[in-house]
Amino acid sequence: MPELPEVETVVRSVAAHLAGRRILESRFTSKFVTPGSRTRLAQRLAGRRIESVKRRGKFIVIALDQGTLTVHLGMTGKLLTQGEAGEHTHGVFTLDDGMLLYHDPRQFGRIEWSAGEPPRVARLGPEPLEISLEDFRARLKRKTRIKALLLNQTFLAGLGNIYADESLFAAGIHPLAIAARLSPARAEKLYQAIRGVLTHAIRLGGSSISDYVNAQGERGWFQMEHKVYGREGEPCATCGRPIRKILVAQRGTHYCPHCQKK
DNA sequence: TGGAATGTTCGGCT
DNA sequence: AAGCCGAACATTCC
Repeated sequence: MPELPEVETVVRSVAAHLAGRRILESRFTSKFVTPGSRTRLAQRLAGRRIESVKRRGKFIVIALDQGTLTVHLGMTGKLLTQGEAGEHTHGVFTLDDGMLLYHDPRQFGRIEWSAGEPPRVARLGPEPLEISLEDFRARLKRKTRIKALLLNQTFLAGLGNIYADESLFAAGIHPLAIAARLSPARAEKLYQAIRGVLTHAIRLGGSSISDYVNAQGERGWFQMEHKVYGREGEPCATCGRPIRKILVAQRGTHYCPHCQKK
């Protein structure tokens, strides 16, 4: 479910509910979602006060009065402030007012506590909506395919398969184009395309392509605006020719062969 | 039945 | 060193 716009939507929908709350008790049931000792994690969280909830890349960063709780939704993770625990619920937090559930069928997500800055967050590249054009251009100087670079979280933090494809389409850039060979003008076009796509997606509450929902269980609507993702064989919105799907960096990659040039 | 799915990490190869 | 590829993680859906 979760790339930058979806995680941003979750954070916005959950922040007010969680800020100032105290964690009375928590329970974890997956050795994948919560690696290490789950009872020790629960002990660490017991009695902690939630100071703030923010997004960094695709991570949900929950600052506590002691340490930081970091949540990554992986592929199918959900954070819910209502509902009941089910077969795929791997985290249950009882708060002094309300509750919080972590639901994740594939268990690719992670819930981790750290004393200081979470190591995985420390490795992230800049935020796509905060980086300057100059820094963006400088970071493009890599001899790799642009699609692969956009998926690399140390390049920019938060783009995933949907928004990489949609941004490249909006910029008219072929996913196999070599990053370092993009002209300054095309680099700026990509920079603006990323900003535009992400901003628009956040405004629509993200993309609900299978079952993504925010913390209140509401769907997003940006999937209605997808121009290429999930549209293999459909006519391009610009030229009418069929959208093609190829494999790049082991990920399905959707693009218009006519509108997107190397 | 096999393959693919919004993600990340790691080992091995060139 | 940099970049690429395949595999691994676990489950559902078509």
